[in-house]
Amino acid sequence: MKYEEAKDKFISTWGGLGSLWGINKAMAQIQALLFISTKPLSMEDIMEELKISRGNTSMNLRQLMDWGIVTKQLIPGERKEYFITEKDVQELTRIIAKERSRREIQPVIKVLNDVSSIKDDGSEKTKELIKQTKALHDLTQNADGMLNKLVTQKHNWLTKSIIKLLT
Amino acid sequence: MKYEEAKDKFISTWGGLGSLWGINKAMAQIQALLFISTKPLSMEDIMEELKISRGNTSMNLRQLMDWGIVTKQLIPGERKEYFITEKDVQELTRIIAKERSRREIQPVIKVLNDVSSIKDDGSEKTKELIKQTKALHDLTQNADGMLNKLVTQKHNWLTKSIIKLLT
DNA sequence: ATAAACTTTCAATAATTATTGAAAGTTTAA
DNA sequence: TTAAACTTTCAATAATTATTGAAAGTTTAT
Repeated sequence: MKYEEAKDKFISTWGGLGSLWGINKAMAQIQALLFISTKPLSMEDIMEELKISRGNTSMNLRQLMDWGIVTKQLIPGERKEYFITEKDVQELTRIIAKERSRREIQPVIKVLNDVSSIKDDGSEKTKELIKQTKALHDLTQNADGMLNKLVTQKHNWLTKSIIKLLT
Repeated sequence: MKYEEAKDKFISTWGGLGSLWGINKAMAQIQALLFISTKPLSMEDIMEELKISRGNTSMNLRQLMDWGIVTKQLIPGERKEYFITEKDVQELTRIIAKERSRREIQPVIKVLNDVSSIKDDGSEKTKELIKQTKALHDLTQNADGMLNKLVTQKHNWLTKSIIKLLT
C-alpha cells in the first residue's frame, strides 16, 4: 500500500466510524486529515483534499473547535487561518469522552433518575418500571463515572497497573 | 409524574439515545418497551403501543434477535409469537458491548493496523501517518480489550473492588 | 474610506436512512 | 387440502440529515 492509498483509507474509515457514532462524516474526516498532517492546514487545503464545499468545511471546523479538538493556528504574515488538531491520542480520548459524557450520557442519567423516582402506586407495572430504570440508572452512572475517572486522570502508576491487570 | 408519562419518557429517551449510537430508533424503542414490560409482548402489542407499522416491527424485532438481546417466547395454545428482552442490565451490557466490538471496533482496528504497517519510505508525512495511526491502533485495541474484559467477566471480588476504586 | 482576502450563514437541494403497507410467504388447525 | 392466522419481504415514500454555493459579514492593508 502506498502513502496516498493508506491516507485515503485511514480518512474514509475514520469518517465512517464517526458517522456510526453520531458525529458527522465530514467532521470526522477533517479531524483525521489534520491528525496525520505534518503542518497546519487552511480551509482551502481541507476543501481541496476532502473535496467538500467551503460552507461545509467552515461549519465542521467550528464544531471541532467547539469540541475542543481542533484549534486555530495563526501563521505570522498569513491572512488565512490555519488549523491543527490535538495529536496526543490520550488527550484526544479524554476530550472526546468528556464531551460525549456531557452531551449524551448526562441527559440520559437525568431522565432515568426522574423516571425511576415516580411514586410507587403498588401496581406490578409501576414496580417494574421503577426497578428496571433504576438498574439502568445505576449502571449508566457507574459506567460514566468510570469512564471519566479512567480517562481524566493522567496515568499514574495505579491506573497503569489496573489497566495492565485488565488488559 | 404518572406511570404512562414516565413510561413514554423512558421509551422516547432510550429511543433517542439509540439513534445517537447508530442503532435505529424503532429498534431501541422496542427494546425499551420490552424491558419494562411485565409480560411477553406480541407484534400486535408492540405495533399498537409504539404506533409503528407491522413491517417495521417485524424487521426491528429480527435485528434485536440477531443481536441476541430479544428472544421469542412461545406461549402454549397461542398462535402468535411473543417476545421478551434480557432483563439483567449487566448481561445486556455484556451483549451490547460484545456486539459493538465485533461490528464496529474490530474492523477499525484492522484498518488502523493495515495503514500503520505501510512501508516507511523515509518521508516526513509517511512517518507521521505511521506514527499516528499506530498510536490510534494501540489505543483502540487497549480500550476494546478493556471493555471486553470488564464486561465479559461476571463480577468477582477483584473487579468489584477495582470498580469501587475507580467510581 | 475602500477594496481585497478571507469566513460565516443559511435557504435550497441532495443524499441517506427509516417507515409504510400490501403482496408473498409460512405455519397450523380442521 | 384449504383457509385462516400470522410473519416476512421489499418497492415506494416519507423523514431526517448532510452538503452546497452564493450572498452577507468581517478583518486587514493601504
